[in-house]
Amino acid sequence: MVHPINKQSLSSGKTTHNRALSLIFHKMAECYRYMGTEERFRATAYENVSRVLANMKEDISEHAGSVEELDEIGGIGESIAEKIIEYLQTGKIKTFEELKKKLPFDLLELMDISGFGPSTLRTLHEKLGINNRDDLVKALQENKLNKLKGFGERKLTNMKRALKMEKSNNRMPLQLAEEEGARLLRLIKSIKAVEKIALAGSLRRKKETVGDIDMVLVAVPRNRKRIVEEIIRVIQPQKILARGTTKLSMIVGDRETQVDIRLVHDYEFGSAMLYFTGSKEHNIRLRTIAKERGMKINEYGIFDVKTGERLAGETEEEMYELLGLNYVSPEKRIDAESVETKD
DNA sequence: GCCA
DNA sequence: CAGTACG
DNA sequence: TGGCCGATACTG
Repeated sequence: MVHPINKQSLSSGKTTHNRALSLIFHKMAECYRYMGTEERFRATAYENVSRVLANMKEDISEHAGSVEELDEIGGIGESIAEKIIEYLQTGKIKTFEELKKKLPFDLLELMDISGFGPSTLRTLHEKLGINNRDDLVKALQENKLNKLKGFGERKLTNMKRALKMEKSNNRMPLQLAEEEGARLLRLIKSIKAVEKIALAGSLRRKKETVGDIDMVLVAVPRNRKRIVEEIIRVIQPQKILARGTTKLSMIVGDRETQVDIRLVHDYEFGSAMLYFTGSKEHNIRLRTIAKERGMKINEYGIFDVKTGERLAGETEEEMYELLGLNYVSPEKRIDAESVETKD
């Protein structure tokens, strides 16, 4: 999970408390995730508040007159409200300080890296005594991970690559991503059985920086295996992270850009674009609303929970419509609040 | 952890 | 199957 | 008090 603080929040000078607290709650979320699955919802709650603070325009201190006042903010409840006030008054959060003491705290930052989840980190710590990034780099060089079960060749390769890339954080400026996206589109369109292909993800949302390039490709199932092979042939990725018949994930070019491609039916194009365009928070909000209405959304469509009947999915517009929501343009699909019901 |  | 990742 | 996004997809 990547910490949600972005350039926007970094550039505003008023929100120093928000930034600091957002980071602390993100770290606390990592602590709870590390502690095991029974704490995973607590972890999610902290992660949500971290994101709320990162996206907030005004400084949180403007709302911190009382626990009740903070409680009114979505995602913030009594417990976290108290911690916010504690931080504003003392500069620290006791619970956080205690978590730091009892966990291998330096190790937890690795959770920001793709391939390192709670279970992986616990194994590294408990079986190999790894306490931080340097320990891990050394252990990898000395091939100490090979004996561990669940650490196959592919996982180790991906871990090494992710460790290397994490140093040179390589989000691209939007324009560069657009050029690269166009280049990839051109190459893939040259493949005969590809019926349609489009850019999705943060590139489609026109986010100021883009971390990876996401695409939705339309093709009938019997062509997909061959299409995946063809894509690999024309793109010549440096690495393939995962390949199945509905999904291809790879690292492309000198900049080591991650490219994710999802293969779907033509009638699933809308739902696949909706899913793959995100943002994650927007998707979760839509899926929650659907659930409240007795429906459920995935990348293949909207379904009636009871009958399983497929209700929509060909276009994004019909999906928002069916949910009773105003259509949201990709650029505005930023967070849960960007979803609004029709009047 | 938060929320209905 | 559990773990991890994707939006 | 109980649910928390997904009948996700891929790897080991």
